[in-house]
Amino acid sequence: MQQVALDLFAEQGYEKTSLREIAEKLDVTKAALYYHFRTKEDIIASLLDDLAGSFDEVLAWAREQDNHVATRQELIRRLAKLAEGQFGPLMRFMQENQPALKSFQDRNPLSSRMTELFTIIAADEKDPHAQLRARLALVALLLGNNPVYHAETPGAAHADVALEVALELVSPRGRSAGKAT
Amino acid sequence: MQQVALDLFAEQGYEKTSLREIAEKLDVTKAALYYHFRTKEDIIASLLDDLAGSFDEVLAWAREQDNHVATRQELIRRLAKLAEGQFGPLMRFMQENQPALKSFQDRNPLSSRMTELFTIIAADEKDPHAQLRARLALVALLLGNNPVYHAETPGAAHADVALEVALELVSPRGRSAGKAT
Amino acid sequence: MQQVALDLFAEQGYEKTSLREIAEKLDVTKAALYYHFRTKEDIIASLLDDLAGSFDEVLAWAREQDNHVATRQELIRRLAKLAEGQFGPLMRFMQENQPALKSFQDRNPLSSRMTELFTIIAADEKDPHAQLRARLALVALLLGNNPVYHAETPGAAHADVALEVALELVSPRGRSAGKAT
Amino acid sequence: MQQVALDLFAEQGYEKTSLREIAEKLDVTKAALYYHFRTKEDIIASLLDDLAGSFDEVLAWAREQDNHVATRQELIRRLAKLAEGQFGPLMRFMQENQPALKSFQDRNPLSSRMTELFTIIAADEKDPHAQLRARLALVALLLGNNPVYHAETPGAAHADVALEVALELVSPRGRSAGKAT
DNA sequence: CATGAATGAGCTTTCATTCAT
DNA sequence: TATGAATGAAAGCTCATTCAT
Repeated sequence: MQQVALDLFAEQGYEKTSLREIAEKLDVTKAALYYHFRTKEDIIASLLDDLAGSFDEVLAWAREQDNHVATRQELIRRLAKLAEGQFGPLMRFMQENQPALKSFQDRNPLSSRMTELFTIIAADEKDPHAQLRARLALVALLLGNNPVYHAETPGAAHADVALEVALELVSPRGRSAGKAT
Repeated sequence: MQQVALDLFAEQGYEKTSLREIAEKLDVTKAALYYHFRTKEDIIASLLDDLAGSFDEVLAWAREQDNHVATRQELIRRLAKLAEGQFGPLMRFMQENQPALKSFQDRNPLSSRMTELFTIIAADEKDPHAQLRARLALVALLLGNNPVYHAETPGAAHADVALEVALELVSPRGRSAGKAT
Repeated sequence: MQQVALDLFAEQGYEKTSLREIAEKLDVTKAALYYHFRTKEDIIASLLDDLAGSFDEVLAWAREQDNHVATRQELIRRLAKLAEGQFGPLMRFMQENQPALKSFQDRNPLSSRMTELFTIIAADEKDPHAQLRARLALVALLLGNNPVYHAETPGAAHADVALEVALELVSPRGRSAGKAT
Repeated sequence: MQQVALDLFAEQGYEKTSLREIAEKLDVTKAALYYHFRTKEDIIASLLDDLAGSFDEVLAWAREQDNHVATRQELIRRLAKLAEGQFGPLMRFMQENQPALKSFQDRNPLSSRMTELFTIIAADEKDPHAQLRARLALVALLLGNNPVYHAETPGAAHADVALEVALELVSPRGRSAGKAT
């Protein structure tokens, strides 16, 4: 169910996807959905919870390390794995449906984790440049793995490109960013 | 009308903003809106048309130049002006409400212009790294000028930060990006 | 104006034709229509008034005659002229948009005239057969002159066919109906 | 539901009858109607489908017979049964709301059946007189059974009158049409 | 004579949600 | 577990009509 719902949310957007559509694609009735999820928002919530779990793993690892360049680079690599894998669509959905998530506000389990993530990637610096670059690194992973742009440059190793650009953004300028993968 | 509508669209999202709300805020009836705009989508369309006009100016200038680093940097500076100014909210709206714009598809006057813009910024290179960086440069301008993040680091010169990071992204690596403004 | 309105009413129906459409086809504004007609119903009313005038002429003539078969046949011939001519569309409109006319009720200047007409055609008989035939004679004129059915049998002298069938309906059975025209 | 809707459609016309009215008369909400019918047009469509079924029975019988006078007369008798019975209101509705049905166009299951019916009644003749008479025979059944005209001549056996006039129209001229029923 | 701008009422339709079975 | 039937609320939109200019 979550998968089907996410597919539709990602394709058409949260607001434009009705429970009727989801139910029809699943060949069940709307009421059946309500047996599993208390509200429409709950469907997203459950998806976000899964992602939050993966973020927690990454964060737990990161907290154990000293915050070196290498640590941050490895952090980016782990996030890249998520963005390339099953969580890509969900993460892209989050980027493209921000108003829908705004109504979650504090119940969104991702907010705090994202904040912590960016702090680590920004090397705990208060420098707003670093903070902006941290955010952009994540956007790079999302845009770079977005199948929509694949048609334009077919055959390219999109995931690698995305990762390399993201690594640049978190690495000291004027130096090599290290090899991807 | 366009301004009020944009304010609400930007604040709550396109789908969550009803014509009733817009009308109420304007102290007119829904029917009055329909006198000026044939559909809800038309309201956005008229906003996008304005933005398309500004893009055209920038593009017209860019086409006249040889595509040097300096040209691209100046291009970014001009885009930054747009993102800092009256078009910031609209550009952010576009980024955050992509599903709503998807239904526009080919009628969206921005699509082709954005494509051309990215091509120029990517220095006509086929290299996907450059293309991704071009897109990220624009995102940098949008994120950096987003008032939502200003609360976190008050007092900073956000617009300058955004511009500097954007310039880095379009400048040859390993060198300074030049001073902003 | 009346002509354009009638064209649209006849083509799309009264309810499905908006004043906006009429105004657009006339290249004026809706408000301009309201200068000439107090309401939408008034437009029909003015059309019906014209038709009522023609009916009055026919009725005035009929009242002067003795009610013989020949009189009634001539009456039908005069009605046929109306149905073939400029009033055809209006009469067909009346037949096909009865609910729209129902709201006129007593203000419809045609009601009383039609009743009198049918009474004369039915030869003042109380016999319900004759009354039904009288009504059918008029329907024959309308159906027979309806361009919609012309495509099916092109080239036929539709008006003559309609008239002949109508004449049969008002003539004594078992006898010839007399030559048309 | 269909019955209540038809009652209102027949009384006030299709366009002037809102779903709110139908729902109120049924003591349910508008949304309940939409659970059973996908659109307002669908309500009529379902009614027409029922009538089409009855037409099919009549047509199936007619196709098995040789096309004699007696066949056509029996055909008219069977149609009379429909017009006197539950389908009378619907058939009258069709006659009086033709613009509403025009938007159905090809989805109207009655169009083709009516055409075949008229062809049979017209004895397969190309003679436009016969074709017009065939149509008028049906109109006779509708007008003759229309309760609106009953007030004028109370007590009469309207159904019989209608049938007799209809039979005349499909029988060779100059002869008796045979006794009704 | 005619328009631009607006309105109030109403429409068809859709949606998330509920609940007895 | 799931469904069929229904609901309340609201949405986008259209219409006939008005009126100051």
